[in-house]
Amino acid sequence: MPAEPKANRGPSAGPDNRRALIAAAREVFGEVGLSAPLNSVAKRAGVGQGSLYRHFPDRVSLAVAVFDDNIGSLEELAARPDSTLNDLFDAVAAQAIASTALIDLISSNRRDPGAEHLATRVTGLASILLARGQSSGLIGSQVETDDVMLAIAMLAFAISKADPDERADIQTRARRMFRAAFAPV
Amino acid sequence: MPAEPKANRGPSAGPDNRRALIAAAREVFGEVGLSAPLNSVAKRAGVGQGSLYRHFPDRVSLAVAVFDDNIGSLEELAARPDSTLNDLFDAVAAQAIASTALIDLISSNRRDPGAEHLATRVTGLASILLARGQSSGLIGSQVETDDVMLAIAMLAFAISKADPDERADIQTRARRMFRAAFAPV
DNA sequence: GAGATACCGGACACCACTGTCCGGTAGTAC
DNA sequence: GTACTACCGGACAGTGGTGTCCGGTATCTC
Repeated sequence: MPAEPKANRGPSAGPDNRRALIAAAREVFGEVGLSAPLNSVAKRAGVGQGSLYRHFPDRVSLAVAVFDDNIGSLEELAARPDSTLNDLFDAVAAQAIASTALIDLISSNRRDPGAEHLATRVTGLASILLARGQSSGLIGSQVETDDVMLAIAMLAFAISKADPDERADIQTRARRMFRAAFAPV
Repeated sequence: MPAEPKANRGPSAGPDNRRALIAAAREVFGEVGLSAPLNSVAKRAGVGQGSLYRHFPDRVSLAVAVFDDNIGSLEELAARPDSTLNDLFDAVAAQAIASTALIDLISSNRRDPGAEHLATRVTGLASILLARGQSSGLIGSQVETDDVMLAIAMLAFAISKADPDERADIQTRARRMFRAAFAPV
């Protein structure tokens, strides 16, 4: 029995399919990495390849949709008035541990408008939290936003490339190093 | 004219071919990255695919051969009695700028014995130079070899993923940050 | 000079992924 | 109930890269 003709929900399954694809992509990218076959995303979503490419013409646009709300949760964090730069580092580290794919997306598609936009949003957060830290005297005035972004990028790379069981240790060491580097003079 | 039958140097061209392959691979990996088609390496070396796979059964063994003497030059550096940890950072940065491939090799083949060996050699250097810096009072006693290795890895990642015209700036910032982080308390 | 040997080069078969295309089906209008 | 529309799913052809296999050639031996 060669797989009896699947139910076809006809028109107006659009939004459902889109959501299913994003959810499936989040799982698959998390497990396999950003270069996972898009095939397997469609399969996991229970959706045809056609629908996948109809909603997301290429891998990057799918990935951007997936990670849009990752960045969103960072923005929520920064919106809380008592959050600090250290919190941002920890949140980024947590996301890098959960899925390497966001880092890969941003680092290898710096030319893509969608991915670029995600990175820009993070920069905004960094600059807000940096200003907050400096005005409260926790962060040295010599520190610039680019320093913070470099630190975030370095941390994310290191974690995403490491063996899973080394990640906690890396996070600890990196936290210590950046604290020293960003301390007031 | 379908490319007249190439000259065939017969037996005993072995070492020549091997050297040509390594040189070609260094160029190609430098230009295209570690994932360059092995095909193109053979072509650049003016050698058949057969010979390539005869000398190097897989991509990693070729890359290890290429980068073996990159590490060698780091070892020479460390052997000079007046060299410091900062020199090592700069040398690593220079290599990352010259070719992203060494970083990719070490970071995505941590299981491969050949690649692992390269990484181990670097760790040895870091620990020597760290001890030297600490005994001369330039480096804080709280710093461990793993911290240095993390710093090296982070620097290398950041540089290898960045746009070429951002690399100098990254190097500068990273140097400043690590200097602060490793300073004596 | 002839035969044997060892090694070379590149054609080719294989594989995995991408992205398109079209027959089919649920929903909608009348 | 019927005809129409919009969208779905998956088959399939195209593409790019890997690694093997074998006919061919230079060197060596006698």
